[in-house]
Amino acid sequence: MRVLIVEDEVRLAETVRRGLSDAGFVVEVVHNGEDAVWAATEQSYDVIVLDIMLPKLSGYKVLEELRSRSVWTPVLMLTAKDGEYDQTDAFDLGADDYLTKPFSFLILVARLRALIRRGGPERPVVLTAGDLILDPARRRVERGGREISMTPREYGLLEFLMRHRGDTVSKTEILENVWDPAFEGDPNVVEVYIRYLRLKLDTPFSRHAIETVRGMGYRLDPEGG
Amino acid sequence: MRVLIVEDEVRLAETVRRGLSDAGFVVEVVHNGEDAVWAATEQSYDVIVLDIMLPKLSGYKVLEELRSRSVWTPVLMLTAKDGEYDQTDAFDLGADDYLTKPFSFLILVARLRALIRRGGPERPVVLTAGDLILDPARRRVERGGREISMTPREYGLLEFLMRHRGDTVSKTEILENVWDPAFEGDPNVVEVYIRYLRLKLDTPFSRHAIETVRGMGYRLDPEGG
DNA sequence: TAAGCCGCTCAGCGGATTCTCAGCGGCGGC
DNA sequence: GCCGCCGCTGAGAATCCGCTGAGCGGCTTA
Repeated sequence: MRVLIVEDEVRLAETVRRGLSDAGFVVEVVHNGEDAVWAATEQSYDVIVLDIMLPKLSGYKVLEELRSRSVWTPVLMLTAKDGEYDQTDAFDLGADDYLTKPFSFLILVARLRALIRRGGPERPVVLTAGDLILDPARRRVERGGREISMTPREYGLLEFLMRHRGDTVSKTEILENVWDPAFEGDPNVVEVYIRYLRLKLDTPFSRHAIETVRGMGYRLDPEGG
Repeated sequence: MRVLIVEDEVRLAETVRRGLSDAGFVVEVVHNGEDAVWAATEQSYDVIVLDIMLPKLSGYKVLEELRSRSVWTPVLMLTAKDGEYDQTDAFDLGADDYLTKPFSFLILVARLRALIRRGGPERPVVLTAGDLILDPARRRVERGGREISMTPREYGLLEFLMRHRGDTVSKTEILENVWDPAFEGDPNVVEVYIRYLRLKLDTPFSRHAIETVRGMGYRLDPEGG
């Protein structure tokens, strides 16, 4: 159980460090935001205790930076009751739990255990091709920051293409995987749906992500066109 | 001061019930794990006394289930000295305190009082989506500062959506998690209950928190609509 | 016992989605 | 440059899907 403590008050940090050690955690302490980002990125922790008031980089910035770097370790934030940021903020910022100072040490341990038990927010599996982003969990597609709505069939086709981005896939393969293995109808459907995708994904952005490979099938440009 | 006793030995349960009643607690007794989960989820208690050896569902499973359902009522666990689980485990499993059988009744009362005293801050995590707030511990929902009353089913559905806010969840997933894993009926119930939620949460506030993802399911806007 | 709430079912409506079809047009081979 | 294949396109028909209002039965409360 590895814990990273980010706390600038040296005495508090030391108290917590000793307590958590006794509770069986392996503890690392850093005293400012920059070190926190560095440590959390380079090392792997089960949970991070993050003070919100920090020199150099506020806890809130640290969290933002970590998430943007795809570090999904659960974070418990320490907030001051009367501080600039309150509890609501802590959650909005993506903290997984928070405690208001002063806090009971037993509670800290309990919360940390709870966080570790339930694990971090799952690492999002997102498919990308240039600025084209598909998030299977949310079933959302966006390009250039703009969300694009998809019908189920369109979405299925796009997901398939993105999972094979860079490869040329034949209409038959597409029909078998996106439609039905036993699909009987006209392969022209695929052409029709490719067109729908192009109208939504390429035309409005003057791009050309979906290429036609004559006689072969289609190919999604990994760079997004 | 409401206490839930989970204890399968009827005589012991009855003794404890009477004793705690005399000490001024309002006491409810169940005799197996399944009833315990149900009671603790449906009702609100200040503390739960949980025997670890139980028919149907062990105390350890009960605790796990409760925490996973966001019931954060403090739990005092009763362990047998020579049992399969010992004291160390009790804490690791998330119990807030434990007593080894046989125990002194006075000590039980003292510990319960202590647990209830520090009970408040133990409760973590309120789920939010914009100005929509759901407090699992109290089974309360409010929007824009106004409390919104919910039937159990409505509440269950909303909690599920909020735990997955941002994600698209299918009607099947919903049925399995909010209704019953073995639910057989018409998925249309979900549509109906989505409607109820919208009538309570969205319509009166001219918002649009619950989105329909055609062909897929529903999505709760993390921003609240 | 009556009234009310709750969970659930049902059937009809209307919009969204899927798929077919037929004509067009461009690319590539000769 | 011409021909034929292949893919593109626009329109329209059929189907699917979610929404809604009504209603029923069971359980609780007065």
